[in-house]
Amino acid sequence: MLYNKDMTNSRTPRRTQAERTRASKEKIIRAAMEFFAKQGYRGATLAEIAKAANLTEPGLLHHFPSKNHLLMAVLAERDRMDRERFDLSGMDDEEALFTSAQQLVEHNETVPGLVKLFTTLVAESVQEEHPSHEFFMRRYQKVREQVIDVLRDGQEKGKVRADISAEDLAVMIYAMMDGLQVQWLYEPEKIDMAGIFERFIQLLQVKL
Amino acid sequence: MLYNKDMTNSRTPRRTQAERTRASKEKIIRAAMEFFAKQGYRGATLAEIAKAANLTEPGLLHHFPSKNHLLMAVLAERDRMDRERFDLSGMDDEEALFTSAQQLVEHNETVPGLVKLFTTLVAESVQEEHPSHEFFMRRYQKVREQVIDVLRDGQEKGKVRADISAEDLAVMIYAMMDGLQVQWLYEPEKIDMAGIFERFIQLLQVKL
DNA sequence: GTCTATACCCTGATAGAC
DNA sequence: GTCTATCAGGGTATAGAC
Repeated sequence: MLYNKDMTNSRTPRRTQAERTRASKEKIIRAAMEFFAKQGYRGATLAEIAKAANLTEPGLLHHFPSKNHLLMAVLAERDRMDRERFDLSGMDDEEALFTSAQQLVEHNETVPGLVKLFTTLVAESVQEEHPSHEFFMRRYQKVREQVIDVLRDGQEKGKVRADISAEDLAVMIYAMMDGLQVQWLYEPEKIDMAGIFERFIQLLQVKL
Repeated sequence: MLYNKDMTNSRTPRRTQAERTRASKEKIIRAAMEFFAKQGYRGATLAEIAKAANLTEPGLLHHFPSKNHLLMAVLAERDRMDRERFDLSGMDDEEALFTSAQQLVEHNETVPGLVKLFTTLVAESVQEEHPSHEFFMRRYQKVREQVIDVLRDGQEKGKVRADISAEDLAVMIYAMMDGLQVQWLYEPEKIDMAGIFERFIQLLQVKL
């Protein structure tokens, strides 16, 4: 009897609860991404996010104590997904860099919701008081840093055009990505985001 | 007596009132631009805009019957200012085009508030339900149209690189402008927006 | 861990006096 | 043309039961 009780009340249920919590959190984050993308951070409401995750609002707030905490979790998740898809740290050479960047843009064309999330939040967060202002500022600094060295190597090897500094090239690459996303989000059928980005990338390389 | 009355109550006051109305409206629009820029359309409140224009909220709503009407007035004003500064319709050749674009970016560096207004509203309006969604979609269509013919002429004259279509070049130019603005808004001291844009524009031209 | 109930604030907008 | 007063609606967050 005592033995049985231990099995059911202590060991097994404890693991199930933990799993359920994790599953709930993931469901909430996915729902939050959707609504932050659709309406921005300010425009999205906890009630609709909770509902999409099959919860009530206080149910959601049990997992994330405030809307702000939820945003941070969403950004962390977005970062994790990005790293999976496009990790530039430890990138070998400029060829791998350009290929990866190109693949990222091609992938983005298949996930308009995530692109909208990023575009909306980045612009909203330009405001210094915005809860994710620091996050995005550091993010730009980080991703630019990651590519500068590779670009400079490429310039020294004569593969990347050297009439523009590696620092400025890094800014340009992300500026073009971001800018294309905006026009593409307005008219996905009309704007060939990946195609145009590819032509841009070719501009940065030295022709053989 | 009758004569005097006419002077004071009818003629003079009537003109003064009209002028006051116009002045009030302009004051409100300027205040609205400021707060839409700072916090986006959704984030800005009528109360704070009214206060900045030395009015109460109902006082503001007398001139613009809803927040939406106010947004439209702001967009119209922004368009008017843009046309003054950078009217590409009737642009002579690609050289004038590139010079004007360059001057626009240089000018933008002196008005971060307006750049923030544009960047914030454009991203917010990506959402199809947003009141200014149509406005910005049409705006991109229009400004791209304006430059395509000039770019094509430039290509035929051998001044503009012809390995990228004029349509795609138009998309690229505005994408680079928009994208640079974002990084510049995060770090105005670090990002040399006008300098980088100039180098980008040179990429599009055929070297002599 | 999730719910119901609710407190409390803010927002856009209206009514009506001056 | 501008105000005070006020409303209805919706927002985040908390209290407390289950």
